[in-house]
Amino acid sequence: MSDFIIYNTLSRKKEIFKPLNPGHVGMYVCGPTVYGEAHLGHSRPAITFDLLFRYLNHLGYKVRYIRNITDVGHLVNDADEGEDKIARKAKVEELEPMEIVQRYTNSYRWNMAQLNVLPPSIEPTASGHIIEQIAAVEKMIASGFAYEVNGSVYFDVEKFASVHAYGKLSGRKIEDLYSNTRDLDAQSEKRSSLDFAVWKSALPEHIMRWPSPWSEGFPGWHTECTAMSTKYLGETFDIHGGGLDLLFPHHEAEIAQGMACFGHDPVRYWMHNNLITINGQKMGKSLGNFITLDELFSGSHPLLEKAYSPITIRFFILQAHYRSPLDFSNEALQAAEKGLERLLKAVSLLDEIQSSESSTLDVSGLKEKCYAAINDDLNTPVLIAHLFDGVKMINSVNDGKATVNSADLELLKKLYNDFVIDILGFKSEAVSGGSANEEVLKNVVDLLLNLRVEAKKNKDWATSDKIRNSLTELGIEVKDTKEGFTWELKK
RNA sequence: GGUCGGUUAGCCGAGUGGUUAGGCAACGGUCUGCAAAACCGUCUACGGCGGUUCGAAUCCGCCACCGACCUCCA
Repeated sequence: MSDFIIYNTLSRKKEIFKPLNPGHVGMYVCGPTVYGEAHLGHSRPAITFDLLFRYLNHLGYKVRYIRNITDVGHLVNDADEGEDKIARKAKVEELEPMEIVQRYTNSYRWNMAQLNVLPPSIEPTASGHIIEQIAAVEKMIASGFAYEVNGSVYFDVEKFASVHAYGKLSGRKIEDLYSNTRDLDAQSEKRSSLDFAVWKSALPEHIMRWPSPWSEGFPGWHTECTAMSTKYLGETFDIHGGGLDLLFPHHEAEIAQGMACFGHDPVRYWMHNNLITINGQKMGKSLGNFITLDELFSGSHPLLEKAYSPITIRFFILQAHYRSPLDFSNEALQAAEKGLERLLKAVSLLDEIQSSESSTLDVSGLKEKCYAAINDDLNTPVLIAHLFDGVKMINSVNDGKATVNSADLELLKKLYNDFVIDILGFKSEAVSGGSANEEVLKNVVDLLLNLRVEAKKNKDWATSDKIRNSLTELGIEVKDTKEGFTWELKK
């Protein structure tokens, strides 16, 4: 099989993936700040790196996948009087900050489960790793790259840049950063506008605070990822992922902190997913143009023509390459919905078609193409295109226009199970197990449709059409087949 | 302003220096009492202008437009 190749943002090249420790992979992905409902934008990194996680597992690696929950230390802006996002939300909703954290963590996890995103191996919270973050800050001070002022500790970017390459991930030059940064606040304690806080002293009104050697306060945002990633994955680990918007300053800061703490780069492969746009513009909380996942799944947003199932969203996202921008539109979503349906229908057909003596299909060729596509930096659009070629194969066997022998049929079944179900995750295991109500509904609809079959036998088209049309109005789509009928709930 | 990326048929979205990506829609057909659904088939595009080349949508240059980052953001 071909090598697994991934694009490394650090080198701006596609590189063959080789883990640090053979057979094992450590990966860390920046998770959400839990101060609001997850929106469509959040689903992209989650799904992208879920795909990577699933594929690495499929390849036989033992993967430790860390995705954090940011529940503290994320300032609303970088001014010194910056307020914590969680604390602000808590104030607005008159809740204990940890109630906010718990509420949105729960809803994030639920949304992820709906999208068939597997839970990571470890999901650490920033508030649960204050001790580790303090230790990291101490290391930065000890190595001379951080300094304390009035109980707060800042990373000394200028000093760091004089020894190491600051900006190598984002392609920034320190002099450009200076000329492009707005003027320093007169009363700022920072030595330079480029410095970032690794520990902040809390003002009296701050609720979220912890003791530290410098002050009662809270850690800076960038620090949590350094502390938690290296705690669970070691001082050097394989893959770090996240949204493109985190590249600077967040990930750049992580590299600097890692260098300051350990003297070497913490990450071997940096991976960044592109953003989801809406009307060509980034979908973001600060822009207020986002659609939450709950809204998407229920159709309750003015921009939505209908509800879209979580797996449709997943398919929509994976039909584009993760490094390309993806624009939201009802048209595109509905196209995805239809396409997915066609793919899944073919997958279930696989259990029904019969094998023959000989095969007219090139199944192993198809398999090779599928692996070549995903091995090429997770090229899911090409992978899905190949899977659709296979759909045509499956349908022609079903139509009797092609044949497949039993070995090829088994291969085909394994291929589709591996890719469609296990790797791409297009079939949720959490499909309803059939509640009592659903059982009753099924029986009632079947009863009506059997009556319709009788009416059709008697050429009583009026009754037959009345049953069909009434069911359609109720949201039940009736499909006639040679053998009788099938139906499904269209909601 | 700086840095980076993009501009592909009605829509979404891959990709390679020369051979049809794929999906959706549309159109034609099969099926059907009629439909719907399903299936099959058709639909040859790459921002503009130059250049390199036997040949460029694919490489180079210029221009236009769009976006991201440069402040929190997935």
